[in-house]
Amino acid sequence: MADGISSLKDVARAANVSVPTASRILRRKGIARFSEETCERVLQAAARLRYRPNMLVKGLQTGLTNTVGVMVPPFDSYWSSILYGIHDTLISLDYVPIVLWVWHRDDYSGKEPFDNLEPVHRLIDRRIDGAILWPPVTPEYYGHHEELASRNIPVVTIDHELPSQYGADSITTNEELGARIVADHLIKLGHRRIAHLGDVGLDTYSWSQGRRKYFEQQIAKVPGTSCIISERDKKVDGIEVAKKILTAKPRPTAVYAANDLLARYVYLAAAELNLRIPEDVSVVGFADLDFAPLMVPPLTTVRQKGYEIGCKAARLLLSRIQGKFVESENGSIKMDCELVVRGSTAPVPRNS
Amino acid sequence: MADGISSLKDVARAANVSVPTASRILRRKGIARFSEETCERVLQAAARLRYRPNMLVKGLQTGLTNTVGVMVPPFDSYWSSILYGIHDTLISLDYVPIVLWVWHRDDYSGKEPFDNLEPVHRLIDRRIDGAILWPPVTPEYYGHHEELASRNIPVVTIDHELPSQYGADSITTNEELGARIVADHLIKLGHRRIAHLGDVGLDTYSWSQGRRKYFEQQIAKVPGTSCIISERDKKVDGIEVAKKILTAKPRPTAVYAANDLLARYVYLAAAELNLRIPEDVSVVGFADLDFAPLMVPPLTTVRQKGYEIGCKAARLLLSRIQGKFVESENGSIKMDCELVVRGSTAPVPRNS
DNA sequence: CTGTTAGCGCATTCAC
DNA sequence: GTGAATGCGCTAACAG
Repeated sequence: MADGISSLKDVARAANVSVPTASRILRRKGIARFSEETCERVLQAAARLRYRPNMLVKGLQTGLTNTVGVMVPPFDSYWSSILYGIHDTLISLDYVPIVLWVWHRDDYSGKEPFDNLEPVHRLIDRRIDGAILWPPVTPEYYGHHEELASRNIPVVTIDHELPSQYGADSITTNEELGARIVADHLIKLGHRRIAHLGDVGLDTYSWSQGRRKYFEQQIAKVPGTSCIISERDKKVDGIEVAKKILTAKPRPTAVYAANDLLARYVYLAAAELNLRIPEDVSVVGFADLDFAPLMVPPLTTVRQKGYEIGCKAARLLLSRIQGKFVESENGSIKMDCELVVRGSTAPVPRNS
Repeated sequence: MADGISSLKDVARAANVSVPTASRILRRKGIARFSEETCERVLQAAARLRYRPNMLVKGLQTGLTNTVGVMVPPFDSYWSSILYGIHDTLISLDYVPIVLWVWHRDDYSGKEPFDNLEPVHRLIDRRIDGAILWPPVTPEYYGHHEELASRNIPVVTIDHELPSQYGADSITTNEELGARIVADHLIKLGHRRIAHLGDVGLDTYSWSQGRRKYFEQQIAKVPGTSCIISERDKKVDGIEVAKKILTAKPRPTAVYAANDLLARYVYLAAAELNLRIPEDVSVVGFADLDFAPLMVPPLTTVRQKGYEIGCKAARLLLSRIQGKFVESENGSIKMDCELVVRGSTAPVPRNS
């Protein structure tokens, strides 16, 4: 009325029935037991008044709002597709997401306090049925998970497995596979001195750790092959680190960057040093972000299945919510990934 | 309790007061009139039980949910920044967005029925306080706006002005300004035969219309200058249209593409035709999407202020919601934009 | 076949 | 200073 949405009461009145009757007919619950004519009256009244159910009330009563909280980092095309996957799956099952972008102002460097529970509270106050989280991995952040877990709100994390005490499901890219296909590719091309450029704070991002660890393992398998590990420092520009790698003596013949953004730093450093890619150094990235094919030369990289990850995350969450698997053991899905070979990798030059 | 969130009743009981008392103290309303000690008890109980207010109830009672619906097209970096702007502004004012991505599976070609009201209903059923919409412009779509307008839900549209009957506010890029700066730039470089490549279905997107119309006007002001208009056809690949432009006799010396994606088609067509950019043709885009600086050569384009647009859209909406300007006239904000000159434009070659 | 009663969690009167 | 009563819009349990 006041706000332009007629209530069930209005419908009932217009159809000359009681409120519960209207309710039951509109939700076709036990509808069989009503007279044709009554049903008609109610249905028509509802249509005429353009009745819409109030999900707030439904939430109040059933404790379920068909709403899911999503906390993600800033966009890159990987996270965009994850969001699409989440969105589509939720929508198809009659849920909606409330997406909160956390810390997109800074470079995740911790300027915003990690223990700020305000975003989770926003979601909890709206009684979300569950949450999909990108968990910054520093322990201080675990307050968020405490908060959700202690309220029995199901959680699925993407790209990080939480300690089991939080009882969250997770979905991550199969980093071991990724490491293997990159290593195989480079080894096959003849590379033996390979550098790995990791992301800022190896302890901060678990995927960064995994990416490096598994890669080292793979490389270690091949005799005569060495793996130089560097990581982008919080304070130092990525390009500086990349330059350090490329000026090492002897220079590595290939650089595997833990993600496409880091690969870009390698490109920039190479340009400054007058090194050609891939003639002088091969470069491999990770993620296959949208700009990867546009780089010059186009970047060889590992494609993560963002959309599918999003879909699975949502499906996982909803089956938790709907109690489809109440088993206490939490699920942990690994998605596969694939190498996209483009122009930034080539056989090792002879004189190296 | 059952779902892990204690209610006000729990707090009241724990603090040995009545529910209304707890309510008032926690919302510090008329708090002055309570004894220090009672306040303490309530506050402590709330903290201990980790009480969180139930916004569903608040919504039920006040009619306001502090939730805003957002319907946007698929991501590109322009829309990403718009979303950021919306998000940040909403958050800072204690609202949250429910973002629905419409039609991102296809190329807006109308495969999904335009009259599908299901997404709006999802939002309405959750009693959003207002909505920010990217309005596909075909008239069939106006059902969405009917639906919202007739329920007195404030609406702000981005990049399109709705017929005034819908009473929506809008915020768009100042297309006239954009056209002027592009025209000025090209004219100054000596270009006289300039092609404009518009987006599919000139009638479908109002910004596309504006972009073309204003550009023609600007060009018309300079004697001896001609403007060739093309548009990407729904059925034809963009690259084909671009090729047609570049093989026209006499060939235009510059192409102004209505957005950066179209500019990419021009690049591809030029490559196929062995034309160099900018030596043989200059190219200008629109939007300054994230890949524009990465193109080879980097694209000269018009930067739209996505983030600011998002912020203003949200602020506009919230002031409507909060009744800050009840005047019936609807607001229409135009954002300015600026030319980013990069490597894809150059003075006209002599022999042209 | 349909209406009455109660209650979800809370805020807003109004009383004591 | 504080508690009891009422109602938001709706559903579920119980009466007829």
